[in-house]
Amino acid sequence: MTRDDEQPKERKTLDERARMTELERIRHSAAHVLATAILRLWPEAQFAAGPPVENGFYYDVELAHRISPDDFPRIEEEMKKEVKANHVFERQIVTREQAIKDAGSGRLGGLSERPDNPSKFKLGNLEAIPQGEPISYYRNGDFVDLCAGPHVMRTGNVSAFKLTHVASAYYKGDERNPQLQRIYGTAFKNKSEMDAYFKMLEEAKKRDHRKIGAEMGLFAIDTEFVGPGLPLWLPKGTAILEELETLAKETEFAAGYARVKTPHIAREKMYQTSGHLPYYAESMFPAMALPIETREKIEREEKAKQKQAEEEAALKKAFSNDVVKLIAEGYPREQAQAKIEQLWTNVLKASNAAHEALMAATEETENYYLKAMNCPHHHRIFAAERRSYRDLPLRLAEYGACYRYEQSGELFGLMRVRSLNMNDAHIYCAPEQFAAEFNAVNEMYLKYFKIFGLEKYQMRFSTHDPARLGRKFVDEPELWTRTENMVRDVLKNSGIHYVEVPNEAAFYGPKIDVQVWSAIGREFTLATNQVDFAVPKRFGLTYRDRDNTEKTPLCIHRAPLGTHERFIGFLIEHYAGNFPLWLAPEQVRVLTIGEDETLVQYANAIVRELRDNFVRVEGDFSSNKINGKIQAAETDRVHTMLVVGARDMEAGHVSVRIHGRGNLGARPKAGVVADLLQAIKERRA
RNA sequence: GCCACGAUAGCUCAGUGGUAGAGCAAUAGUUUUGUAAACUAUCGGUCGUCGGUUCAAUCCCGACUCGUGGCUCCA
Repeated sequence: MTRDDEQPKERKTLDERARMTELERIRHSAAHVLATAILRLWPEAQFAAGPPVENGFYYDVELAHRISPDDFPRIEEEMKKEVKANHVFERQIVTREQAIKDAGSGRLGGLSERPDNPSKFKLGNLEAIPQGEPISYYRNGDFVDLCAGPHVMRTGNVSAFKLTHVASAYYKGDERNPQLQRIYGTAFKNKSEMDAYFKMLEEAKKRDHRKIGAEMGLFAIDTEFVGPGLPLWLPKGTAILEELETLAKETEFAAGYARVKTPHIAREKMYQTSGHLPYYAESMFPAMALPIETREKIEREEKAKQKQAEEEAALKKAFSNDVVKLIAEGYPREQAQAKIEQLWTNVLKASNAAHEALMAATEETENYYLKAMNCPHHHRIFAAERRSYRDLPLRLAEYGACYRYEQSGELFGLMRVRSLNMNDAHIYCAPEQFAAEFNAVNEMYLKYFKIFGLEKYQMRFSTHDPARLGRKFVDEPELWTRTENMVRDVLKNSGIHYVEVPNEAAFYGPKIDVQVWSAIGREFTLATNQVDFAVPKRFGLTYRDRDNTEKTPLCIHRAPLGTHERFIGFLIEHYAGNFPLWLAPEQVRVLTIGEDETLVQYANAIVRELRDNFVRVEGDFSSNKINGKIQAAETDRVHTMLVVGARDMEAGHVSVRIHGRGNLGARPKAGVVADLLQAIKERRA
């Protein structure tokens, strides 16, 4: 996930700054007010950058005192004073020499001059300003900051603000730079908008997939025995997971995909060839060193054994020759014995050396890796048979389990994990087939979004940066340009809304990430669609074309449902755990009013009928009061509750109650069952 | 990995320098029910782990583990 507004890779141009919205100006101004307040409390503080961000603003500060949320009230108190003073945000243009001088005297990002405490980060920021661009200060009261603006008119315009949290960040986002304290806050036009925001956050918190996942028994993360980032799918979560797989399998079957299945590990050669080891090694689990078991190794061992045998024979021969010689030379018995013992010791030494050499040959190991992606395995499936242009496009699909060694601090519920099941497929096609294939993939995305009622999404088209060819991106400038143009054309022609982001491509080609927004307002990359013009070539993948020559196919990597982990995490928040019938872990629960034997039989028959039709149904025939049973079913988020009492049984009815929608009244049993089956089949929302 | 904060029963949480409590859940009874919680009893914890301070540590200090919010990264 990238948020360009938070960590600008390149400086915003003055033009872009001028387009800042009113809310962004308020937030940016709030950052200056925050800096002013911090300086009142800690005059030695040094500031780096303080931009507006998606939900507020921050300012990076270097300060020996560790600011904690406990400090927020007094900082906010100082901020209020500054707001009340209603200072004008005054813009001033200065020369570079003047700015350097003011940074040196500690004036920038300060309330006054601080000769012993130069504004070192401001000096760094100053260097980033291109020659010829005007250098401006903004002043509010005593606080003067190097800043391109823009701001609101007066500090009094920053009326509704609140500090939210503190984090650490590296200066300019580079881990070689010093760590700063990043103080986050938010600001709004007025108090009521801010209250609405915090209310929304509160609501969002209730939808947190980790909380709902635990409540509903969908998944568990057993850090003690299994490990962090390695979720266990409990039966109810697995039910959702399998519904999604069924959906994918049906959709992909209809779209002409072929399903494959591949192992979870592969030899080092695989990832050397794919290029993942050089580019991606730190995201992979460390290698497993296994003894070499190949034919070459067996041959090598045979040779070593033979050599040892030969050496032993030679030693024996030399030894017996020596002994014969001793006898011939007529050594006295005592001398001969000592001499023979010495010769024998030499033989043993030589023999041991040969044996050790043999052992060393047998102990050679090679590295295997847990797969972090399925592509190389699929490439080898492509290579497993001779391919003709008639076989293309070849679409290989798999729900593949991958393992990525994400940094511990990155792990986050189901959203960032170390074991993941990808809705993966690779489409091998000829260049002239590319547009149609790529477009079909995009269409599939849209189809899925409709099923899940996802309305807010955005396609991010990530391209390469020519300056980083050969390092971040494979060094194939022409192929980059060509494939990027192809993708851009498809996007333009299909009319899909997209944004283009330079320098974010995969190392082997341009990609489209599909960003979706959860109800919590979190943005996630759910799905990805990548073009690969490099790796098929590295694997030597070819097909025989019409002109009877071997050609390398293009490869499209696509994962419309991303991973089970992230997608289900997202769906939990999207539906707040209230899944539609087809996805609900417990689709139906039959509740009896009382535990009369004939009634239980009637209820049990309904359970059996539904179960025979693959409906996930349970029965609650306990002696608890019906209100209590309903309460339990509602808190379990059972989609449909079928209440049966004596009245219903006599009429051949069931009383239908839908989670969140209440009692729908008694209806004929047969009709209700038929409706349920139909709704599940249609994956009705 | 880095910064900050946190960890008490299965869950939600209270609490104290003198080795712990509530509600829900679970279990066993009682109850025989009409659309969001019937009643009673019982069970349940080395207060994250390891070390230090102390006569005494769940509480104070330190390290570690894990989690949470961020940073870098990413599906």
